[in-house]
Amino acid sequence: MNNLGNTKKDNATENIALDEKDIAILQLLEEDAKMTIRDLAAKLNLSATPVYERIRKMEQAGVIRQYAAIVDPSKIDKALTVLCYISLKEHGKKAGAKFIKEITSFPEVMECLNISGQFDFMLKVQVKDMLAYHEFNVNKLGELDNIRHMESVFVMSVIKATHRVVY
Amino acid sequence: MNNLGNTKKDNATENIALDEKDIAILQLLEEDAKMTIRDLAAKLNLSATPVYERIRKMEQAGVIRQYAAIVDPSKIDKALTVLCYISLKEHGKKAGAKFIKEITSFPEVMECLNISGQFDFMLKVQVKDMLAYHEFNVNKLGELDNIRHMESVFVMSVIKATHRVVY
DNA sequence: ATCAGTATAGAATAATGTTCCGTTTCAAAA
DNA sequence: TTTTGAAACGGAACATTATTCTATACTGAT
Repeated sequence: MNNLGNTKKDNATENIALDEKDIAILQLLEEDAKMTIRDLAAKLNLSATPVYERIRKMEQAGVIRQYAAIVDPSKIDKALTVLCYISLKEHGKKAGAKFIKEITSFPEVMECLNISGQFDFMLKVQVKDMLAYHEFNVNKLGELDNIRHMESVFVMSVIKATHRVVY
Repeated sequence: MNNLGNTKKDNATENIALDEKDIAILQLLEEDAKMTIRDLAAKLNLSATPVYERIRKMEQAGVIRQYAAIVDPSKIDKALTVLCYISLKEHGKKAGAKFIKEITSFPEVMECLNISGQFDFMLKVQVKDMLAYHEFNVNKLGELDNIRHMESVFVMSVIKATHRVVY
């Protein structure tokens, strides 16, 4: 077990208090970021201005981190998702930072989490198929020199996948 | 090991071929869905019309599944992420469907994957803190009657988290 | 009750999305 | 090589939406 990685606070301005209206706006935008301000205003029984300014505040405060187009992996020939668990040989600050830098540079790695338990990291890897994963494993992960142990868990189906964190 | 859950194809129209320009558009929109069509056009050395029509086609084909506002969990007091691994007692179709229906209804569950290995499912749970996770565990997961075994892995830090699948 | 700060509505303006149409490009068929 | 048709494109016109501005209404503290 270790605690590598970024633990510093976010770059945005300090925290802001969110009321029920802000929460409602977030919930709607999490589902559909293209919803117009007028539609939002209608749902909240407000005019456009306050909705607009609430959104702007939440953007500047870093509450809304990003607006993203979510692409269906299977439609772009990336149908296989693998969870790859990794434990390191050396857990020193320098060795950890090196590992993180390398892992982060791989576009196949959608997610890298520093976790508790017998492994140090969980990677979520998105690739075309098993062959592509094998090649990723051999040519990219296999080239890293600090890996003690590795284990792959394959995703057979996605039951639920949401970006909503507000509830 | 089982294979519960939705394996049918998506609701959108049939697949479309994507060329380099489409890929470039997707990459940009994955990072910033609010980028204007004219800005996209400028980056691709195109006019607005073809960019607009390419985006519309990809939306209709289901390549672009959604436009989402991504909210920072820590900013809304949901600072703890837990990976919760679950194996079921009964793997029959009916029992599996019941479990899925219940799990899906919990807002704390961001993600539910049907996986290979010793467990059947991995849940990604997003909550305020350890106390909230304990309560989720006892009051929600604990009420399910089909769980054989359960294991929690805690996320200590997020090294990388992206929604980009196009590369 | 008064004041200061904040939130709001409504209208005006700026920016962006969307459509239209004539032109170009490109590849297949002759 | 020429012809032809379909698809992609550019530029302008139009429609919708975001953004700003100003005046008003609200809220809490003194």
